[in-house]
Amino acid sequence: MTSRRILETKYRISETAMALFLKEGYANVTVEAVAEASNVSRRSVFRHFESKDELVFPDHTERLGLVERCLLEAGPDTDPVDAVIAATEESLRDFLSRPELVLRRYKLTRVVPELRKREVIEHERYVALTRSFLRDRLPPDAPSFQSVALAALIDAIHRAALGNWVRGGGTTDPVAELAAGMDWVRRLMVHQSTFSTAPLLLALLPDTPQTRRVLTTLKDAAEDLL
Amino acid sequence: MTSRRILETKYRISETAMALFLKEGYANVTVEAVAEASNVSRRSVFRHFESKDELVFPDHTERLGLVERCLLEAGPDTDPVDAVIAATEESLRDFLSRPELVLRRYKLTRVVPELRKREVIEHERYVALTRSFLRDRLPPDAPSFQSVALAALIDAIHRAALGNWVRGGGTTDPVAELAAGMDWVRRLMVHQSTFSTAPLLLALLPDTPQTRRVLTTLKDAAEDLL
DNA sequence: TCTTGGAAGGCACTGAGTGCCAGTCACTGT
DNA sequence: ACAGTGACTGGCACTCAGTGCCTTCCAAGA
Repeated sequence: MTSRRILETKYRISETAMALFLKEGYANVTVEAVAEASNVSRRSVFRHFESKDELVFPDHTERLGLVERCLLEAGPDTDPVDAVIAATEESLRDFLSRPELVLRRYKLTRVVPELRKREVIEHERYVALTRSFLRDRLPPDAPSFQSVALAALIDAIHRAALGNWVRGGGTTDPVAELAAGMDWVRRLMVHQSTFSTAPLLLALLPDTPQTRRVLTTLKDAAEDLL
Repeated sequence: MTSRRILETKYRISETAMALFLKEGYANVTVEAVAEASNVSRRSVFRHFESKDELVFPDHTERLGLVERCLLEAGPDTDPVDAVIAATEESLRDFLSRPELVLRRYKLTRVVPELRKREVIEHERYVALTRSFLRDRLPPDAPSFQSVALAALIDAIHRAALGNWVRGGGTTDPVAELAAGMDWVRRLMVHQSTFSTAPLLLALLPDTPQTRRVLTTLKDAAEDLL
């Protein structure tokens, strides 16, 4: 039940903090200074943010909640991978709803190792969420590492799309990029499930090295099936 | 040119630190206490370790160097994915060469959030390494996110294999698990390259006796071709 | 034995993060 | 209008991680 008023001051503090960090350098700005510049007491800064580095990620817990809600409201009959993909798209859109924040943050994380670390941690929280969701929902006959692998894969593509956008200064279309990546993932998954369950996949190919590689795989798969 | 003697004291400090952390709890043990218990000055602890949490990961920079060397000595004609897989296996083996350390560390990371965060960061360093290697070596016509995705995927499987081993108290065979996972990855990659390059005709068939007859024929044919 | 360079000790300092208590402000029912 | 209640804020003091600087020690070589 965090009120609008509180969220506003939180973002206000974050903004002045980032401005200071960009101007003076992260290490050279004390929390004290941030507090003064925001007309708040030092103690209150630590009420809104757990640590100094969190000042740069005011939006993350919110977004984590968003993703969680997305996953929860996915009915038991929807494909779990699709659910995760949908949640990831939602997350990306949420990122893009604050373009200034994301772009300024990038200028900081690129230079300050401590903040880059923090960013990695934030992503890990998100990955952990989708991972446990997949572990619960994926068919039990799937390979044990599939949930882990999928979660990592999807997050990596999410990060790449967002990263390209941010590195390009906002010129690319990250949503389209994400969609393309997710398509790629879906195809990968279809193939692996094809090989592991009943319906069969056949290919008519020219005689090239690639074909021979495929053929070898196919032969092995056929051996397994028969 | 770190001498053997220095490394020995480093591991000695780390061991006493972990023992203390396990007994008293991470937050309740000051670096001062670690220093005293190791017969070293507080200042010297910070000469061997950059921070308190690094006390639990004395082996990581070493291993990072190991992986880097593995990747560097991969000739330009070896398949980059194979090179990364080999380096990952090497890394896993290196982990397993200190089973006590890994198992005790797990007891800590499971309970202390700060240490789990640190572990995530360590993995990220490793992922960054393989990611940039793949970016350099992968064919330029591959999808842009492929290096990112592959690096994440391989690391996730690495973590899963090691995690299962550690959670099972050392009863599983993580090397075999990793190999199985890497096989899976290799198959995924073969498929995706098939779809992106070679021309082909696809058929989706039900699992019937006829299909199986076709499959048998195909298998035999493949055997003849190879 | 003397010297010299690298490692360790010791000390003082900054600054992040926390616990505690008192003040303040908004919101409620009367 | 007013007292009360509860949540937020300010201010203070404290702990402890991490760093800079100087001194001391030790080991290897001339």
